[in-house]
Amino acid sequence: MAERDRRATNFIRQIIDKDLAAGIHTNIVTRFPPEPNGFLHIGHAKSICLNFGIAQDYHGSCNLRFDDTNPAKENIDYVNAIKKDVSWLGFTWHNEARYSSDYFDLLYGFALELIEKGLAYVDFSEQEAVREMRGTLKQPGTNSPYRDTNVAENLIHFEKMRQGDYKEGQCSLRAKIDMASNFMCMRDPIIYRVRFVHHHQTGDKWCIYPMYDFTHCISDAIEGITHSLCTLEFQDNRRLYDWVIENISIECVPRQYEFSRLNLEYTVLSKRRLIQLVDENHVQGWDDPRMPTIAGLRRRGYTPDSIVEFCKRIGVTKVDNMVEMSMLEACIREELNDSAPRRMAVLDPIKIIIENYPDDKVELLQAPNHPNKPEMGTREVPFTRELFIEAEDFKEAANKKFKRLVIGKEVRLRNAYFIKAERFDQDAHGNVTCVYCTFDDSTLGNDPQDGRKAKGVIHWVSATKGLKAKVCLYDRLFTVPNPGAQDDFSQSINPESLIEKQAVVEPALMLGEQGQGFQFERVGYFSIDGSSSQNSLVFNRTVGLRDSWQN
RNA sequence: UGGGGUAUAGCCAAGUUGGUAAGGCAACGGGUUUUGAUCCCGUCAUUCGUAGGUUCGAGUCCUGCUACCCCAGCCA
Repeated sequence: MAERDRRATNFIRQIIDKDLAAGIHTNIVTRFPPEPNGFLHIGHAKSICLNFGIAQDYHGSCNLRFDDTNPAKENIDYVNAIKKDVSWLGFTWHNEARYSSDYFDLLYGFALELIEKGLAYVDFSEQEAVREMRGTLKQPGTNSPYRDTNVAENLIHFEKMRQGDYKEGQCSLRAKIDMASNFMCMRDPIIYRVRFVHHHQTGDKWCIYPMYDFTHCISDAIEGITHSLCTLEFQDNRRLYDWVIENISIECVPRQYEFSRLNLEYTVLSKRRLIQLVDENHVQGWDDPRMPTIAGLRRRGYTPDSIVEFCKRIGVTKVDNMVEMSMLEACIREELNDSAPRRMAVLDPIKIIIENYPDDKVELLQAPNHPNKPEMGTREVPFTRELFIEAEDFKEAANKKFKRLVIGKEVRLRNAYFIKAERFDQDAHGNVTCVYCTFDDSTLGNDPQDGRKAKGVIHWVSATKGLKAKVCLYDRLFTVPNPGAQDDFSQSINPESLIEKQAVVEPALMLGEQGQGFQFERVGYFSIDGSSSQNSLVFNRTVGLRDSWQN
């Protein structure tokens, strides 16, 4: 526990520690505020672990709040998917899920307050004009001709906006701040726009919708959020966040702190690009096992714990970062190495015939489910005269670094006997079609008395008792470490990100639930796909075994 | 001289009254092994973007410089 706490430390927790010590707060309240316009991804997991993790460790609470101020892009399916993913990761939000739209009435009231204070005005400038008047990064903007409209008139116009008397784009409500500010977001930001769009929560009640900068800070204040954590690109927006809170009548003063978003090598983590991958059918959906989404990782065979562990390991800072895939992979390997039952599966089968083994005999061998954990028990593996082994596990001849089957040499069949390769058949293309072997019946469960050593250990499946299965081998979705930096990232999609194998697996694999993880010995970790059934088994490779063998 | 941020190993990241560079991932040696896995043992920053300064002593303080990221949606 002590070690966990030390690992979890980061600059935000240190700020919280100080706030607590100074008596600024006695109870910590955070929130996770996704926009329901897409599925959650591993980058969101970082934010989820941060916000919910703080709530847990400080005995505070964390709200789930859908930031649903742009109904044109959002929908209820995403709301449901997000709830499912947060829950699956193992987190529980405080009370019911919230929506920014829950506060539309209050928000409207605060907008009125701003107008009454002379701090907001209805601007009828065209969108293009608004942009021109905003100035540039190095030049100040100019005031809108509508900036000095009196309060009474603004009140009338805003009311008409709400009633639907103005068209989309005809006008907007702007905060009156400073057109010369170095912070672009302070140059009279638009806080309400007209949108005749149906909203998944509020239906057709509204035709004006508040903007993020106006909504988020007030929502935080309403909910009593103490520490509002977001990503680095909102650093400038903090000035507006604070301005709004200072200029409306509200008690709570939440503080915003920014941390750097996660970047993962060989994938993309921006909502826009993930939507593109789905819409353009580069993947089969949001839960495609190649996707860095929570749903995709789940289907790939990642567990909640492994994702949470990953988030702990990467930490929270303000440094721009690019995390290696190996970091994520190490987390799931570590867990599955410990928990996954071992099985045997041959992905690229060639037949071997054990000539001195009886034709009709079937031996049910007991094989441990885990080599280092006898408490996990055993399962039966049928052994027969004809077996399949991995094509790459046989060579006619090889040097001694090749710890597999070679003509005239012996290997151990995992959990079974020593066999010796005698001769083989090949087809017209030179592909090995069958290897003829002999076995030593004294080698089950022990090495030969005469001290002979096997070249190595290979896995196998009975040719007559094994089951056919589809095995999906997933690789990185992109061929370059930072595809997001490319103009057209679809050009660098890895054509071999999915390879389907017609494999043969041991019968024990018939029993298993969807999502369950196994280690196929010497091959990798696999989980049962959602589409799998007893009649047609489908496995997804979660991650390969660590492989230090150099060819 | 727009503003806001960030620089510690290949990657992530500790380092907080200045006291002599944690840990993880990766990599590389060696041992164990009926998985080329796991496990075990060992190696991996004389140096903290850079140039100066203060100090007995600087990753931590001061000054200059450099590099990279973010900001000109009626997106979030």
